[in-house]
Amino acid sequence: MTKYEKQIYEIVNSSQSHLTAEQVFSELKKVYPAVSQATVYNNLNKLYGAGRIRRVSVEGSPDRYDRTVKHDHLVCRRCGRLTDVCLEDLTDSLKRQLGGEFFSYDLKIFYICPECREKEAQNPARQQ
Amino acid sequence: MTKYEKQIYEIVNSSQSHLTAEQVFSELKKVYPAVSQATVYNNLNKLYGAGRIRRVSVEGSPDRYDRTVKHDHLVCRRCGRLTDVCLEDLTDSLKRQLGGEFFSYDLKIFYICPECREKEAQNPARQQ
DNA sequence: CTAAATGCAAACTATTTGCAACGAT
DNA sequence: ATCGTTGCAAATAGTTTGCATTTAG
Repeated sequence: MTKYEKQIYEIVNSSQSHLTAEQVFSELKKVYPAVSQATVYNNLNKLYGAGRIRRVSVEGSPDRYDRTVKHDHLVCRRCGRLTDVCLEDLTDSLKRQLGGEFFSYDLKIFYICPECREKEAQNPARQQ
Repeated sequence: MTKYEKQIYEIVNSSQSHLTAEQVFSELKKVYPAVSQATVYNNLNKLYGAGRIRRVSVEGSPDRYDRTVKHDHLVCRRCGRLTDVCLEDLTDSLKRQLGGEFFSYDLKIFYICPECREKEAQNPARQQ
């Protein structure tokens, strides 16, 4: 566990906001200004592979890295913004249904965020 | 609704296998050999924006397009392979918990697929 | 001393964009 | 005639890779 790996782990796990690799890079540079992008990607992959951080893929935007504490995500179908939400845990129910073990699950709920709903109300064009 | 849009819709909705844009392109070329990639991306985006097809983002691999019929996905954490699975519908429960409407949800379950489990059993290196 | 981690830049992959040409109202 | 759609190629974004160098045990 190198200083970079440790620091990246800290950054991801102490953030509330599912950071992109780019954002992790910025944060890390505050502590180690000489660090390079590749190191960030290497370590994010390593941490993810080891199950120590979460990776969330959202269509249309870069992958995000998140603490492993259980929580779910609301995704705005217009602007792509991610919001944390805490819902009933499905682990037991899923295990029962699948009849087997699994690592983790990822639940995303697509909606329209208040800001975008507002905008659409004002400008009723662009509707589907 | 152009002939391309229609055909792309057909391809995605009649496939069982969450195709990548690349795969949709190949399929479409069988019918319209002169079509270009950009057209495929344009139309996939359009169909997705209209809610007529699903888009599934999987970390590490290109986005996949899927029929809208309700189903969930198992994702292998080693090889990334996607497998369809049909689980209890969460819509009502989620609506209740969120206290509001939403478009759709996407549930991914991370596991290790039988092939990868097999491989790991044979070669117990590479474990986390 | 050795193996693993890093920095850099180039490579790569997936996707989007700009723009001219086309095609269907 | 007009406006949306297409094809092409170039651009972009995100991420990975190769390799020489550094670092840590």
